[in-house]
Amino acid sequence: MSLAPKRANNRNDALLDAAADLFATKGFRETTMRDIAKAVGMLPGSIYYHHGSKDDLLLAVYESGVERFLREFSEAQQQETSPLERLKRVMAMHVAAITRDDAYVRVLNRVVPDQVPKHTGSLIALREQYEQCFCELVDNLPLAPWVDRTLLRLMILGAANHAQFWFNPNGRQSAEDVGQNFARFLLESVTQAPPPTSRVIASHKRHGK
Amino acid sequence: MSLAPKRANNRNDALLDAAADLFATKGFRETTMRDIAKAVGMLPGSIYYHHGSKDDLLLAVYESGVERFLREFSEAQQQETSPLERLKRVMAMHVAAITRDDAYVRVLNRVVPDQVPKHTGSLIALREQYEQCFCELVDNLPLAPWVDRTLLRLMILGAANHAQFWFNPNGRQSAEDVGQNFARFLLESVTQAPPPTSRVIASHKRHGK
Amino acid sequence: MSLAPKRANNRNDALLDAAADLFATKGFRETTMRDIAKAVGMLPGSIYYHHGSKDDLLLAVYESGVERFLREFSEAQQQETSPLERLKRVMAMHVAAITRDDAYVRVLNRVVPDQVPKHTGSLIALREQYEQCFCELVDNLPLAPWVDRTLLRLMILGAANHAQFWFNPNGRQSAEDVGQNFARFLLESVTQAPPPTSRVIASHKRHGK
Amino acid sequence: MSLAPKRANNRNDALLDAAADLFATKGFRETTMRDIAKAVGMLPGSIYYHHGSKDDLLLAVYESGVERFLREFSEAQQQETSPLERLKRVMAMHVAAITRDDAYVRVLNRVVPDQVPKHTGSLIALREQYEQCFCELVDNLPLAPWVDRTLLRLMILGAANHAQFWFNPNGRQSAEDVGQNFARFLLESVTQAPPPTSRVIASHKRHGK
DNA sequence: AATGAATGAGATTTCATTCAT
DNA sequence: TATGAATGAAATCTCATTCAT
Repeated sequence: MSLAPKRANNRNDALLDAAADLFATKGFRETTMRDIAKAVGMLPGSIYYHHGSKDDLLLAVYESGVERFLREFSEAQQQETSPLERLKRVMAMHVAAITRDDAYVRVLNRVVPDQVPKHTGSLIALREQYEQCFCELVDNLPLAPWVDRTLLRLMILGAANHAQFWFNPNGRQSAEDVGQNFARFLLESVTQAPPPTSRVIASHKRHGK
Repeated sequence: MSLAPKRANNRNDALLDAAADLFATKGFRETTMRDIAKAVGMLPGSIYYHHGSKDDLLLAVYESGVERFLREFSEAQQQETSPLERLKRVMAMHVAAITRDDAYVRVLNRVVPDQVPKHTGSLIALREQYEQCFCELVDNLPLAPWVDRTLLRLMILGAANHAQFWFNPNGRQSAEDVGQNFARFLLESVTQAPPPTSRVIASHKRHGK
Repeated sequence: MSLAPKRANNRNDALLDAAADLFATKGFRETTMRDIAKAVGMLPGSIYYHHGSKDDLLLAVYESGVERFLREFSEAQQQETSPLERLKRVMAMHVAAITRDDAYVRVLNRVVPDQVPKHTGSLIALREQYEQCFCELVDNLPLAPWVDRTLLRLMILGAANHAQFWFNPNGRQSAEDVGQNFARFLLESVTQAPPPTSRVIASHKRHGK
Repeated sequence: MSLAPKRANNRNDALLDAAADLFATKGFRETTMRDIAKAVGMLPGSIYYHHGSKDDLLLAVYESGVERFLREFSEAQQQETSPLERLKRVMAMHVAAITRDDAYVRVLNRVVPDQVPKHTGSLIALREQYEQCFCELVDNLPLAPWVDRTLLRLMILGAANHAQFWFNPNGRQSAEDVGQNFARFLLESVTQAPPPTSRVIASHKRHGK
């Protein structure tokens, strides 16, 4: 029931895949309709049968990207019950998603909404949907009272998104490792074991693992 | 008598300022030579008296941006002697630099080297110079043995750079506050006051403030 | 039924014709893409659908020119069996080709390879193909032993090519006449049918030297 | 009396030299005012103190080129009294002049008058002056009655001018040799000892050798 | 669904030339 | 005499888009 109709237009899927890949890798302005057409084996004019404009094409990719991210996000979240563990899991997923060869999510962080005049508003709204996930996540964290939760959320996002610029899939750490470490840096403090007892949480942590 | 004659070419300075501003705000590809020319009150062709190409112009801005950043960085670093305090100070400076209306530094994080084919190599080298600063800084930090310093450095960079996308200079916190907080999140752990004594560092901290 | 569909792209032929004509008549640098576009009733940008750059366009014209010349050359050569007669026929053809309103061959002598940086090498190679024809032709000539065949070949080429600058199709002699005469000048000697003893001078010369 | 005033403006001489060299070597349209200025160590604007425009500059070079050629031509001519020897001498001089590193004469054959709209007429007139020399020369030649003197003149010019494209100063023959040979090809006939009677001239030839 | 051929607006760049100093 | 700075017109080229087929 759900498969047949969707698979009718699998040229369109290939088109979106190619566009996502190029937008994520080279950038929006740097990718031409010709590039996309060539990647999928069509002529530039043919793209317009599927999508009204380059901006529309990006919007479609963006929507798909957010949708995928949201799905992964909620999956990740459901795997853990402790808020702290949830953060780790989500950050691991986030870095993984952003550095994966699946390009849809990468586009979200590579293409800035105001590069796409026709849809700036929609794109911002989509991004917000995407960032919104983290609000809840951070709000449920048992944090010290001095912590500004908004700022923490932004720090988490920034750290994870930045991975797109340096992460090497063949490096010594997996994307999951990176995400987990980022979470630990925040939750356990990176400074050298100060007064002994203070490490309780951290040691807990490690046992859990 | 010795300064004035040299400043016959302060149109070039204005040119660089305008270019930096537009590149940082709209992006490299999104900014046309016409835009820059109009902003500085020249004709597009006139720009080429000063810079051989759009790519060259960007390179000049980038170089200037790195130079400025390096200068501010070393100033910030010299203000503190404790490595921990240094980190705070530097992060505060970093967020401030990136969100300031001085556009040169912002360009460093807005324009990706491979958007500028002619100078990709040089730009990457410049970025490395810029990122290198943080190596030393992080290396001198007294960290728990489990901490991967490279990862920490990348997290710091990502968090600070990301501020360019959301920081509001009229918001309730200054850029300095943001930077300081980011540093604290890492150094003190954000989790809820666990075993009481562990907060020693933090209270120390607050006194310092 | 089988020809028509193929000739959907005869705009490209028209394009090449117009380019050849303008390049041959005005010169390469003196001809703008606008000129060509106007001559063929397109917009300048449209040319780029068919040819990637002005240099590419010239290369296409050049290739076609050499091809045409080679075809005519071999036809001319096959019409005669005596090497001497062959030279006459070929020179007649050569002058005719160069002064004809078919511009492709004219381009070969009007556009100097290093005016076209992108294809200098290819153009030189093409010219060589064109000049090579004459090697064989001259090599098969029964010449006096003192004659430097390379020099003779270059003289023939120079004489014929130069016709492009002065030949008037409405003048009293046809291009064929001109070519035939050029050949006779070389083969029969232009000096007055002279009293045998007249050759004294020549031998003098050689003594003098 | 004639030197001092002339040497006042030797910057101008350098300017003309540089322009002649570049025009002859790269071509008129291919040479920019910047190129010329750089070659002579001025800024582009400074050229306009000496010459009103690029076209004017070319005209000056052209005039100088014709003047030089005429001078050499008449010197060459005066060295011989026999018309036939004169032709040899002049052709030797011609090839030498055209392939020499003194660029003024080369410009005459590299730059086509209608590349210089402002002075097309003057340039044609100058060229005619230059070509006129050869009229007289050829008219005084004792030629067989079947020979079209105009055509012969044009052949001579074409052959000599073409040398600019292939002559190699380090090759096995000097420019003088080349010119002499060209003249001999015409005056002595290049064919091998042909059929007895009609070839009287030619057979003589071979005796001479 | 797709293509081939073009369009048209606008981008970067080039370059002869000008002009106050 | 010469220069530094700019101009302005025009050149080449790019690219999203259109449209008849």
